[in-house]
Amino acid sequence: MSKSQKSPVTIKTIASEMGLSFSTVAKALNEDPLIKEETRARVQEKAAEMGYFPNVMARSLRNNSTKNIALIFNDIENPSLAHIFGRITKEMGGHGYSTLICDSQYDTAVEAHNISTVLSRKPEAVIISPVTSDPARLRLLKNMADRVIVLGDTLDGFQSNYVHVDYVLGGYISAKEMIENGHTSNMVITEPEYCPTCRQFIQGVEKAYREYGLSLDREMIYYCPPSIENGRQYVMEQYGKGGSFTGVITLCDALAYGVYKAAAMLGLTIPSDISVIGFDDYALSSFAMPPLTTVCLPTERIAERCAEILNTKLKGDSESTQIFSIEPHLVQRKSILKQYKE
Amino acid sequence: MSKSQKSPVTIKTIASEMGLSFSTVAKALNEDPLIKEETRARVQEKAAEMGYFPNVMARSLRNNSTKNIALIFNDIENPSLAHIFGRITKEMGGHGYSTLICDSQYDTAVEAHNISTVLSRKPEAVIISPVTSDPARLRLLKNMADRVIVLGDTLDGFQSNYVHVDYVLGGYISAKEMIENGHTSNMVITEPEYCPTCRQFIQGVEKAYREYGLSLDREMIYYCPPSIENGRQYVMEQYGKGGSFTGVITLCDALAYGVYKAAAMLGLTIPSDISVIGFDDYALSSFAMPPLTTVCLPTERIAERCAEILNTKLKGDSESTQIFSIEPHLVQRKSILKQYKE
DNA sequence: TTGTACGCGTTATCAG
DNA sequence: CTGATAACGCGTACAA
Repeated sequence: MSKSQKSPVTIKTIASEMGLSFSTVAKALNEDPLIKEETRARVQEKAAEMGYFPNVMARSLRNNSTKNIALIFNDIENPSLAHIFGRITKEMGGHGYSTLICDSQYDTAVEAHNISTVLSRKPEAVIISPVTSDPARLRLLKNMADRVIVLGDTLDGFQSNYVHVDYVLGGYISAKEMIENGHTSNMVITEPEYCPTCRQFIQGVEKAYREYGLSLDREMIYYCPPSIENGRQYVMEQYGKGGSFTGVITLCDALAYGVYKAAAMLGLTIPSDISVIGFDDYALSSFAMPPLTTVCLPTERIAERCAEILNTKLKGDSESTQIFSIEPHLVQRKSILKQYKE
Repeated sequence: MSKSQKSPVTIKTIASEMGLSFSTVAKALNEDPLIKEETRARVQEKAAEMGYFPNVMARSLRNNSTKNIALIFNDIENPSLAHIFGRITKEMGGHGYSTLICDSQYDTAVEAHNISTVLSRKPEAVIISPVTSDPARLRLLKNMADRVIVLGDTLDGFQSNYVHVDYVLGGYISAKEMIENGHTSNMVITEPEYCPTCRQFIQGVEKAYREYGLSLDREMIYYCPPSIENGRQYVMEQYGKGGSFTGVITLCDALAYGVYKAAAMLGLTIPSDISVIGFDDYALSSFAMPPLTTVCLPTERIAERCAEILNTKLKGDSESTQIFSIEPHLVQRKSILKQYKE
């Protein structure tokens, strides 16, 4: 759709401007010791003056190394993911890598599109937090599976590097905390149903319920892309229907804040009227009113593991794949009311 | 440092595999009507099967259009910036553009490095929130200034597109709110001094002080990259020195939360012991304890303006530059104590 | 309908 | 020390 590039300054431009052959210029710019000191200096000066920058596309084409790493995240505005990719860009930027970012917006079609876009860019590694649970949808990544890092759940049938987060445990912890505080009738608000992490989470919740001889009412589970607005909406909807619940279990702090918002609009108080538990533990969640009880996703460790895998991969060392597992943990604060047994 | 690319499937690979010439394959893949329907179908099928993806590098080289847009932000974990670039990636992703991200970490050296990296990628547009106030440091971008969007303050001597945010007004609003509530002795915590936005902000604060016949104590101004930790540290430091202040004016909600944290650690209460005003208005700031009074940076409008400029630019329409100005506004909540006049 | 030749900006190899 | 040339993968005139 566009041409632009007013002044594509290339080694050839410089060469003709200086009456040299372009290959001399190339060598001068690459500090080739064969080039006379004085020539080199002159060329470099001229290049700087003309605003020359090597064309990485051409270079990549030539030596088949793009220095690109791609991230495909399902919501880059999520502070936890933002923190992870922030860490990664900083780390990789230092090593001369550029970071390509895509946001799948919890939409499998967008995700598919992102995968294609990214693959056309021939990245040397891809980090993806997949929206889909279907490994077939990642088949396009199979050619480079050993340089892919999957965040979240492990996908059977897709052999790759994983930084696996135990969402079953996460769901279990959440539900258990609610139940132990006396909340046996809870709403659950999670990600879209097709997300791998969602399934795991629900599984964990059900496990906790079973242990206490309770059963999870399917009607009380809501699936949606995590956002404050979605959390607010579902709580108000359920409340409007006269649904009886004392607790809300969420798969994201953003959803938990939606509960806060709904409570404010309904004139209710947290936790005395509604208890809520989040997931992720945003940096700001300890400052909330009341401080949000949540399950902490250890983003620091996730980022470290990613960096670790990237470093071994990009050195070209191994063809094998690595799997790390990470456990979330409970952070007790003040958003759950302790109810006494009846 | 790496080669990789186990199976670089190219049109040639496909061609030889099928006993066709590579240009036939190329045309088939590009839906060229000259190619027999059946051949095209066969080729496309084979390509999909082999996991072929066009090499965008090569294509860019050929037709001089990279479909890249680059963002250079000083802190991508800042939720406000995250929101802006989220909006932009989504918008541009739909139009076939990829987004390259860099984080300058409030460091001018890193920023310079980022600019070089990005320019080597020949992006069709660059959006930058500059760390430096010195237009000379952006000279490398001059060759494509008409396709650069600068966020924040306008820089004299660098003609480009601007989405200018009136930080003078922001600083003025902040200080005025503090003063009008009876706080005449305040700490100020801002970005590093060399940041353009910082200077503007301080200027605004001073303007408000002057209007009320007060003068701003330079010793009470702290410069640092905005983070919760930095905010906490400076407040505790100042408090430890026995500094007398009742309010803290900050240039970022993150810094304000640092004040919250310091207060908690010192056993003080906000706002009765310390009043504080933020800047940015994170989505979560209304949920804080107490809800954070802050100056709202209208990220939605900023993102829209950026998109608007990008759209006209990338259509190749104009060579001219556009300037938009955006005004922040006060959001009164509960983190400032109303003091009665003595 | 299919194949050939050339150029995009680099780097690398080989001659001068 | 410097210059010429091939190749990377793709697109497109032009020839077959």
